[in-house]
Amino acid sequence: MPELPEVEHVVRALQRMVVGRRIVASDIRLAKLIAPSSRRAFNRKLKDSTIVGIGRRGKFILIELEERVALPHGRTYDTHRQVNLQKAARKQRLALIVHLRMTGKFLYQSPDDPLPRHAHAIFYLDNERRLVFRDQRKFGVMKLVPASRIRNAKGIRDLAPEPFEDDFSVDYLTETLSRSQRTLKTLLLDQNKVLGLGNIYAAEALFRAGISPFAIAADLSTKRIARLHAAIRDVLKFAILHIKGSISLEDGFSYGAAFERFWQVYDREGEPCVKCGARIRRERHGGRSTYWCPRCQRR
DNA sequence: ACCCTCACCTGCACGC
DNA sequence: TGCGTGCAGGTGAGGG
Repeated sequence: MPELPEVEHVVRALQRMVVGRRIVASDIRLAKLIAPSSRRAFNRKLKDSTIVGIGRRGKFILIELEERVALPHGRTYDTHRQVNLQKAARKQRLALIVHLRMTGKFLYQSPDDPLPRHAHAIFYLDNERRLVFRDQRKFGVMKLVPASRIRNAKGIRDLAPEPFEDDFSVDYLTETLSRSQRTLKTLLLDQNKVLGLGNIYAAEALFRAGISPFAIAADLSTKRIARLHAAIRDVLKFAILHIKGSISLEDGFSYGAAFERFWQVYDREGEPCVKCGARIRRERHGGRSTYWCPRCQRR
């Protein structure tokens, strides 16, 4: 489902709702969600951990956890001894890395709310509420790693720079494009080259930049690279601003009608271009639908 | 490193 | 009504 702007909104909602909460139990109902780890090990690690922060890297959601400290039991320690033990048993930081893929959603529920269909993971929180991960198509994935190893986790290690950080510069884009003979549409969907776009925003960014999705990356002029760079940031920023503020975890996430109107080419085959009136075209390219205006977007 | 197709799944909209 | 087809916001594997 989501591209970077939608993931950003999910992250913000999670920050508001679950940071500071302790996970009292978890229930993984779909083994492949956390494969190859075992559900038992997964649940054991999560139990009694505290959610200390929520972050994002590209389209990955990072749920930062602090493990409980398991003090040895069955014996009594004097104060002095306990203090030393706690120092030795430093709380482990973990990260639950989540990718929503196409249809993954989080819901924040009251105990009396009915569980939705396709609820594949349930996290019971210390305020009686629960965080539910639902995913109709079962493409979503979760992985638990020590916080120190987030950067090196598979899928995250090779990601391109965050689009709003300084290292996603015109120079970076110039360098990246110059080394590729692929079409722009394909390259923009490659998260290791340009981060955050999906099928919708790649089409929208190219439309804004006035460049054909079929242009070869390495052929772009300096001027067009600069336009594309600005368009990528603009389209992501615009989407983050215009995704409805009313989106809540209770509802899950969906594109509202008001939001869809902002798509200028995506899903508009045959409609007149908002800039020039030409008919928007659609073609399958690299296995996905590509939408563009044949007049505004030249190769 | 690239390209392509297929795979992973379920549900919805469409045409007959 | 049903049944078949194609399509969906993402990515990874496997073959060339």
